[in-house]
Amino acid sequence: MGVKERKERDRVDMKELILNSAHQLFLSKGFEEVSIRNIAEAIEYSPATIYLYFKDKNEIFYALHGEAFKKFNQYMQSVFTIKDPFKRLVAMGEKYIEFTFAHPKYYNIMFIAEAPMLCEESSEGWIEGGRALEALESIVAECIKEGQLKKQPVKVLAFTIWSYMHGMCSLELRDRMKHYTEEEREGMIEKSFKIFIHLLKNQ
Amino acid sequence: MGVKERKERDRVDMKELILNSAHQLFLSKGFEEVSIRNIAEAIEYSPATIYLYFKDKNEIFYALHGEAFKKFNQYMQSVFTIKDPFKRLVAMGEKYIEFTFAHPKYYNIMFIAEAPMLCEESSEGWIEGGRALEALESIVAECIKEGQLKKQPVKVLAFTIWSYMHGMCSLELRDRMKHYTEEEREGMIEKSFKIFIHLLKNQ
DNA sequence: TATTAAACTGAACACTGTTCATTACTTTTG
DNA sequence: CAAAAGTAATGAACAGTGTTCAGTTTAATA
Repeated sequence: MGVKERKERDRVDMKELILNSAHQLFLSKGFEEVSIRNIAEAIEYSPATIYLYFKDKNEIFYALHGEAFKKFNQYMQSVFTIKDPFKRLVAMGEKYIEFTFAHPKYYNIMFIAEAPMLCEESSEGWIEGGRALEALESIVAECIKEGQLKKQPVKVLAFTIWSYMHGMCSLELRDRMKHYTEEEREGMIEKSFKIFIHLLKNQ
Repeated sequence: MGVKERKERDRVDMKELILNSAHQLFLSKGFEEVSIRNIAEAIEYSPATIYLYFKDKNEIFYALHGEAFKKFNQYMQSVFTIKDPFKRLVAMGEKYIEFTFAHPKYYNIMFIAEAPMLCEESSEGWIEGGRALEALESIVAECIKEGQLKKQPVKVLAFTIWSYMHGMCSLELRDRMKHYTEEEREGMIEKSFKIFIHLLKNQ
C-alpha cells in the first residue's frame, strides 16, 4: 500500500525537476526572460503540465527566491568566525557587496524584483531571508553591547545599515551610476563603504 | 516654403500626443503594464504608427524617465530657500522620501526599473537626473566647508547619502520589509532617517 | 479484465512587441 | 489641373508570452 507514498515522492521529484530546470534557465537568461515554455521544453513536458505542479510562473520563481537566500546565508557563514563584532559587521558588509556582484540574478529576485514577493509571507523564502536580517541585528546588538556602536534601537540601526548596503548595490546593479566618469566610478563603492563604516564607528 | 517646418511641427505634436497618452496610462497602470496597443488605442491610431515616431517601447518610457526627473527637481526646489546647508540637506532627504511615496511609479523608472536605462547617456533624462545629483553634491560641499560635515571626498559622501536614501525607499517600495511587524514598520523610515542624520552629523 | 482515478497534452484564448507590404493622403512637378 | 513623387498610416502577420481546459493516455484498483 505504498502507492500513495510513492506518488507523493514522484510529485516532489517532478516539482524538483521543474525547479532545477527553471533554476538553470534563470541563471543563464535572467528573470523575466525565462518562459514556462522554455522550462517545459527543457524537461520535455508540455507547458500545461507545469501548471499541475505550480500555480503560476510566480510560484516557480518564488521557490528560487528561497534558494537565493539559502546561498546568501551560506555566503555569510564565513564571517561568523570573526570574534570582534564590529569587524564581523564590516566583514558582513564586504561579503554583501561580494555576493551582490557575484550573483546579480539572485540579488535581483531577493531584493529588487517585484514579482516573486506577492506570495505567502510565512514560507521558506521569507524565513531564510529573515535569518539573514536576524544575523545582522544580533551583530548590531553585540556591537552596541560592547560599546562599538552608539546605543540605539537595534532594529532601526540594522535597517539603516541594510538600507545603505542595498541602496549602493542596487544603484550599481541597475546601472544608475552613469553620471560618474569611469574614473570616479572606479572604486566608488569601496570608498563609500569605508566612509559609511567611519560614520558608524566615529562617535 | 513653410511646409517642411509645419511637417516638423506636426511630427513634434504627434510625438507629444503619444507621450502624453503613454504618460497618462503609465501613471494609472504602471510600467510593464502599458502596451503599445494600449497607447495606440488611446490616441486612436494603429500600433504600427507609433513606430514611425519612436524606435521602440523603451524609447517612449525613456522620455517619461526624463519627465519624472523634471518633476523630482521641481519637488526639490523648495528646499533651496533654506539657508543653513545641513538643514537643507536634511530637508532634501525628507523631500526625497516624500517624493518616493507620492510618486512611486516615477521613482521606479528613475531609480529601479532596468528597462529605460539602455539609452544614450547624454540626453534629457540623464541631464535632468544629473542636476539632482549635482544639487546634492553642492550641498554636501557646503556642509563640509561650513564644518557641519567631516572633510571627505564630496562625490563619495554624496553617493553614500544617496545610496542610503535609495536603499531605504526602494526596500519599502519593493515590499521587502515584511520581516517587520506592523508595529515595527510603523515609522521605521522616519526613525532610521533620524539615526542616519545623527551618524552624519555627530563627528 | 473492466472501471475508476490520476497524469498529461494539444489546442486554444487573449495578450505582447515589432515588422512590412499595401493603401491613403499630401505635396511637388510637368 | 493631372500625373508623379513623397510621406503618413495601417492591416495583417510573425514569433512570442502566461494560462486554461476538454480530451487523451497511463496507471491503480475492484
